[in-house]
Amino acid sequence: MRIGEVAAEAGVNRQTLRFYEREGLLPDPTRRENGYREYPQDTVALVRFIKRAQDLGFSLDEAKALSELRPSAVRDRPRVRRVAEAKLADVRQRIAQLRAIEQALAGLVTDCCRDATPRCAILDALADFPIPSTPTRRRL
Amino acid sequence: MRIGEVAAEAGVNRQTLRFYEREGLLPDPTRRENGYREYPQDTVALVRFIKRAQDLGFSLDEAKALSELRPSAVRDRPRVRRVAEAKLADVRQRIAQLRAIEQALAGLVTDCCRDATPRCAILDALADFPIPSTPTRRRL
DNA sequence: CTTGACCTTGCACGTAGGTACACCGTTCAT
DNA sequence: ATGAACGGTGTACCTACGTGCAAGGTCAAG
Repeated sequence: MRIGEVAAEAGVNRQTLRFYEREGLLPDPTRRENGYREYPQDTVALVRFIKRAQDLGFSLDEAKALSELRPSAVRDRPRVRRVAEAKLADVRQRIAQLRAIEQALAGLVTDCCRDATPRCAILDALADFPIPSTPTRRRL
Repeated sequence: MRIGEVAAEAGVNRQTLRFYEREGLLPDPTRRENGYREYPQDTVALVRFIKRAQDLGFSLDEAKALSELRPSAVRDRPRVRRVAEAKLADVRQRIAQLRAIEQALAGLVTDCCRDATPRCAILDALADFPIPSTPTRRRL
């Protein structure tokens, strides 16, 4: 596939694909004789994956780390296991936090017409913030 | 509380608080006679909330919309309901997507030491991307 | 054989979300 | 009464993630 087709099917623009290539998120594609990039079909799925991961709050670097867990990209199985475990813990924590928000929002939707809501369900949903001695924050 | 205390307790720097103030995420605090900002205690919780929301992939604008669902901020109950419903759908979709990733990662962790993984569990986890006729993407 | 839709590279620019710096005033402990 | 630690404003700068634009090459249709 040429770059325009991949871009159209993945819903991004062509510049973005070249940008991802420079950043190492996409493998350097083979070139036709005229210099045009020639992409394998599964590039579309990879690009969509990256976009999804971003929507879920992963940075491009994290999306890259995730995408490198693909079997085709695997070289070092212990490393894959470590990365996967770390990401798994991360993902589970996100799910838990989103669930807290979900509960709060669901509560708001069902009883937003009744008064007497003394505390803030939305703030409460995320109130269990562990105060970091060294403030570590993702995506600094 | 003065700005430094709030910043320390919320784990952000002072500039960030002033930035949030300019952006309308934090209400303009009252001032002491010397011009120093005087924050109410719950500012800390609000700032932590914003940071959490960001970690979960919400933009500052979205975090603001969420934080405005606080009872203390409520003026227009039908609007709150609409916003809460929209966010709720959004949050549920995110949870579903994260669960797909969770499954894929959990699978990787348990059988990463066995070979014969013909397909990519990670890519498969997000393969059900609905191809948008008009490519709409959050946080464009 | 030209026109338009593709493709190439390189570089400049834009937005979100901060972060640092300069320069100044205030407060407080020694 | 002086220096550190804090506060104020304004402006410039930074990173992540693209987006646009110029200047040019390729190719298929008319």
